Amino acid sequence: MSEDGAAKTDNAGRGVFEPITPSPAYKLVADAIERQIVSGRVRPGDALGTEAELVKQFGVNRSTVREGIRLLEQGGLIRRDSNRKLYAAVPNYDRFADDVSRAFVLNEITFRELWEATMAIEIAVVELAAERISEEFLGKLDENLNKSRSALNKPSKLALLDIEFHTILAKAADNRVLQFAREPENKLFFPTTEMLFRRNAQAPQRNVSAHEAIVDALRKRDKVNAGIWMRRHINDWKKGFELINKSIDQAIDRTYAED
Amino acid sequence: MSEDGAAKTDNAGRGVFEPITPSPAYKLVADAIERQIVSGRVRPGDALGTEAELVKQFGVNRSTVREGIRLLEQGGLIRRDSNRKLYAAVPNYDRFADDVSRAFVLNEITFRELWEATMAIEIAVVELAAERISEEFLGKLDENLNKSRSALNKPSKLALLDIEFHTILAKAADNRVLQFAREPENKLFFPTTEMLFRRNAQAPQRNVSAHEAIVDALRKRDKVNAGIWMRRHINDWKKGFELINKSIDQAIDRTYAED
DNA sequence: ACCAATTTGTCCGTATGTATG
DNA sequence: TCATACATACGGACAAATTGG
Repeated sequence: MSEDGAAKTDNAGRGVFEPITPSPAYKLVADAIERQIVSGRVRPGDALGTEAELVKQFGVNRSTVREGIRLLEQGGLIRRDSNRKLYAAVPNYDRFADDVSRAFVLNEITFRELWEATMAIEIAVVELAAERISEEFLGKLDENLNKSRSALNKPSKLALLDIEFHTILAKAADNRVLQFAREPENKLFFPTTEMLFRRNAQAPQRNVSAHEAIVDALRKRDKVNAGIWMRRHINDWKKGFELINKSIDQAIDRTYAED
Repeated sequence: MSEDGAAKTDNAGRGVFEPITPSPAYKLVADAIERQIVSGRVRPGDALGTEAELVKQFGVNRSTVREGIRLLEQGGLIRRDSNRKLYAAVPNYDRFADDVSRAFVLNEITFRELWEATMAIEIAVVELAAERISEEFLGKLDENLNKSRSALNKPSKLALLDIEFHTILAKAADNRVLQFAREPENKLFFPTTEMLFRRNAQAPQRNVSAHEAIVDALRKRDKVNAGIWMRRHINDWKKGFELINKSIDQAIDRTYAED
């Protein structure tokens, strides 16, 4: 909360000069390339020239160019196809899902925080899906239900199918912002859901039954009941959690951060 | 959609060997450091040794170490204090907000997608806030209201205060997952909100009135009315948008990606 | 299928500016 | 003040992989 750095040359206070903040050359290189891509002057898919060419254009050493490239590489603005040439790229938003999830864990987010967000997001997703789901996605949900019914006694597989179910739903809702917002659920709920299936004999059947009721409501375009069942479904998760564990206010296990 | 690369040495099909995917040394360096931090063997704040030391430990060249460091630098797992030594760090989740917002814009997310997500998130936020808001945050909201009332004819300032209002609310709700999920609203709605205030004479007053009603409900711990007013408030934004613009299904302006 | 040019990955040595004690 | 340590940046070099005949 406190910002108390840079007290050394800051005393002049008023004046006509902007505070000067020197950036290392490799960062300037990265920023320059980034601007070209974000502004659209370099289109995604365009080859970005070889390192030697960039060296000539920027007038810096190749090592410096390479360090700049590494900065962008991590952010997804640069792609390498076959380990070779560099291409400009538009970062896919869910490339950040892993990083965000990991940051959540390292910042000791609680199950409660994740669960509350899940409740809001999943209900919104299912209500939107009720408005606009296509036959194609209804078919995918049916298929998921079939597989789930055959996996009632396979906790790990069923937990994966649970993730798949909600992922299909989010796609059917046709909203990429919500799709991204729910990514941490996928990454962080899984191990707990699996354990929950393993320890609570009724949990698998309840899970599949809720999914069935949701699909049923979606097929009827019944937004209200879809929402009601989703709420029950998410509530069930919490109840199951409290049944086998101490408190939902504990932080998510740090081991979940290790992929 | 088609995956047809790597047909050269792939013909063996079945076998006991894992497909081998060579990683460059600089990436191995980054991964190694990352694992130490994520696993907790290196604690946040710990100095990470000098480049020379890392060179000795990894047995690679200085340039290689530096490239690896750049990869981590962008992800926030590494911090440099005064331009000097490297420290391990826990990435703050909202350091990714800018990247995600930019990715949304570059992927041509529509206002509808953002708005639908906002509706879900803000209602959840205000309902949680109604349960647990402290006097301190109520005071901050009051202060925000006062400033807003004096800024009714300053569109830019009022738009900033609108962001502040919702940010305070999210903090009062005490849920960091929702707090992060709503970050793109801050980044991406602002220019449009400002324009909306500028072009629609009634919009500023409607905005502040809704905020007042929300604070009033929060003070009474009235979850239902807080939710109702928030819904109206978010709906108002869409109505205002449609009043001055063509369609909410258009992509968010690319220029918003340029900070 | 082979060859030559290009390009990346990696390494070495060195110079410079700056922060620390 | 001065010496040391360290990050930044540069130039040159070579091997391996890729590309394009």
